[in-house]
Amino acid sequence: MIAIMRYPRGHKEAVRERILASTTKALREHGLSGVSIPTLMKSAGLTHGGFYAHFESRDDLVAAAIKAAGAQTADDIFSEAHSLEKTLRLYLSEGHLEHPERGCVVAALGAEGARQAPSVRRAFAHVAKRLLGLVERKLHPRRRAREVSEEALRLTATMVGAVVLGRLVEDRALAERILGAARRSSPS
Amino acid sequence: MIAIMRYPRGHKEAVRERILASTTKALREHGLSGVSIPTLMKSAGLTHGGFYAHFESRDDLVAAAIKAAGAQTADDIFSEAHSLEKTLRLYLSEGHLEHPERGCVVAALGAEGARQAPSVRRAFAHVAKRLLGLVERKLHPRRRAREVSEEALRLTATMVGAVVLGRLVEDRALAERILGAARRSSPS
Amino acid sequence: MIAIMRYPRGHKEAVRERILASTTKALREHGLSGVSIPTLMKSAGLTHGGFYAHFESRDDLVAAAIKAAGAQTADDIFSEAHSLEKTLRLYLSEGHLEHPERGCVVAALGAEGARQAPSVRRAFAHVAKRLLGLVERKLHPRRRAREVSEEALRLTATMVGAVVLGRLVEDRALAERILGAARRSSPS
Amino acid sequence: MIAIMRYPRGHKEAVRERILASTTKALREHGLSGVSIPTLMKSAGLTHGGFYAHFESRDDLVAAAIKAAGAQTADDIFSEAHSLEKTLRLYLSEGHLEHPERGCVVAALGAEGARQAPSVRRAFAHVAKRLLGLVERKLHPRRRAREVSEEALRLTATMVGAVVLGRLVEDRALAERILGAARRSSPS
DNA sequence: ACGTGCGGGACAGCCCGTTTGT
DNA sequence: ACAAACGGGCTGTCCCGCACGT
Repeated sequence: MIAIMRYPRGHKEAVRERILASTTKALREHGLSGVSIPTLMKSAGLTHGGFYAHFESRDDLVAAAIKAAGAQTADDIFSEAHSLEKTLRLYLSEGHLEHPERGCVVAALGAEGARQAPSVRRAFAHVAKRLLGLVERKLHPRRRAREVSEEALRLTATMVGAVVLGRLVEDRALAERILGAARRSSPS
Repeated sequence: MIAIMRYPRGHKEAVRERILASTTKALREHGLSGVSIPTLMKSAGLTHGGFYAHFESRDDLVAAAIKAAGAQTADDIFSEAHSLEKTLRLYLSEGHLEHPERGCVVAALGAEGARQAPSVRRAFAHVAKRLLGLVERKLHPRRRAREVSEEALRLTATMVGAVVLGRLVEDRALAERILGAARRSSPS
Repeated sequence: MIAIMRYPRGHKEAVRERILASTTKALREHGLSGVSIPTLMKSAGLTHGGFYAHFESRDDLVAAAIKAAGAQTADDIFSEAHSLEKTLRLYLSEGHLEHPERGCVVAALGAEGARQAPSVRRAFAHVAKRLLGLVERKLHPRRRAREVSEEALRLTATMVGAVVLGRLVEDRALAERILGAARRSSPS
Repeated sequence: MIAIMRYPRGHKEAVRERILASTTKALREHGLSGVSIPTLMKSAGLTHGGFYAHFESRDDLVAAAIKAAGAQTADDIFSEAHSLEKTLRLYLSEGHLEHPERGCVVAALGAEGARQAPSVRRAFAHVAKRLLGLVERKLHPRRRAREVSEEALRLTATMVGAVVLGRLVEDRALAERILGAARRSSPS
């Protein structure tokens, strides 16, 4: 039934990555409690029986997936190659609103994150701090301060809040206005 | 239709309110999927069997609880009696961070809201819009515009985002700095 | 698909008995490790979800089923109405050999019983002692000794052993000769 | 065919025997379903991966182990050197009751045997018949009848039944009385 | 020959949402 | 209004059998 491709090399890694990739998307799309191990494994082309060969527990996977999603967002939206304007345009876009599965994990799951097991919480905290740091770098590329500037803190909050609100209002025009307002909030 | 009333008049309504009150708190504290009917009914002093005498379904209750929580927040934090400054101080306070069960439902559940059944989504959208309207009223008490101003949109996004981020970072000092940055973002 | 007959009265008892009845048979037919909760519940017309409303654990069910099977055998084969000869004819018959699911639980599961959890072991010990007592009563209807007579102990051992061996030899003629030898071992 | 022998000649056979030896004991101690390939291999100082180099399947191993256990019992308890009395004393002893792992496989697993796959069933039948033959030889050393005598059939049944019952009753004194009764049942 | 890895399947125990009947 | 009870799902665990690499 399933393509016979047992384990071509010692490539546990490949399978682990496949599960992780499914999870990073599913998590942002369906929420932390909307993903189950059976579902996840199925979408990776496996059954749930083998899961514990790859991860210690559900939380272990979730924590890894949160970090992976954060890294992906860092690359996609906050890439060093992008200007601040471009980053804002990407983050505060309708595409981001409509495709949480490829977007920022803080905006997608933020509120839920604070209620998870410690290991998952730590992953979220890590990603959130990284996000703040990336915004800081865009705002002040030169500065090497130990602390994130107030401007960066505020801008990040606005970005996250705009996406959360935009997804909530069920009103395309209003959502677009919220994004627009946030885009124009940069001090620059 | 007219059955024998074995319980005092208004009893049903009283019970309904008690369930609703439990739910508005539990929901913000434990999340949309962290709340079960058995738990809720128990904390209202009942068994879970009787639930369907009061609500059509779990979603029906959740939708009602979201709206009730929104109304409560409107009264507590966005009361007409409060100045904009006081509202900001209340919303962007450590107390709010640490007590989601008494705080803003959008900040507590925002991301999850967008993934719920239509009836629940609508409740969230309603609350979110109301929140925007309340901020607008604080910013421009006189104005009677049909649309919420860009300033209100942005300020609301910042407020919501600040609370989401603040709860996530697991770092009290940083959280406080995020709140502070948001507090000082008002155009006033 | 399944006959809708949800829970006609408040009769939890009826369902419990149905599960128990399935189990007493399945246990003797497939062994202690050959019965699973899903299988059992299915054969009682239910799904595994409701199981724990009726029994505390698998062992709880198994222990109850052992006792029930013992009681059934006591009634069917060791009935007060039967003479010793009739009891021997019934116990040491080909029918008993071929239908473990309706036969003596000690002969069907004996060896396994000694390896189970304490609660299950106790049930087995109870049934085994009862079996010894019943044989004693058949042998010495008048006697009211506190201890089972040596004759009864030996006869019971022979009966149990004959059925165990008879089921094992895979040779109908030999099995019948074993049963016959045991039948003629009564001291009477 | 002629491969490089990296292991000493006869190594494979030695390992096979080691696995078999572990299994004959574990099987009688924990039952047919209480023994897993990983456990077995571990107790033979190996990991489960190499198992299929030595046996075709679990059932293949189990069948071989049953036969080996039977042969061992034949040597230990039914040795030609022992008198009938000695054999009875050994078989019907507390030591046998308490150490199934070194005792008769029919008494230890009998009931389970009849429910196994054909190859395992055959092994059990073989051992059971051999056991009957050995008892016959003890009873009638001279006789060369084609069939096992009724006395032997009955005595064997009594012996097996006594051990099964003795292990089940959870009452040391009673168990000893059952064994004693069986010991004194010899026609001699 | 042997170890490591890994996939599919099953199970126990648990919890939840909903319905039926009282 | 309430309580029992049922169906379904999930997590963590184990096991068997096989495919690799050594």
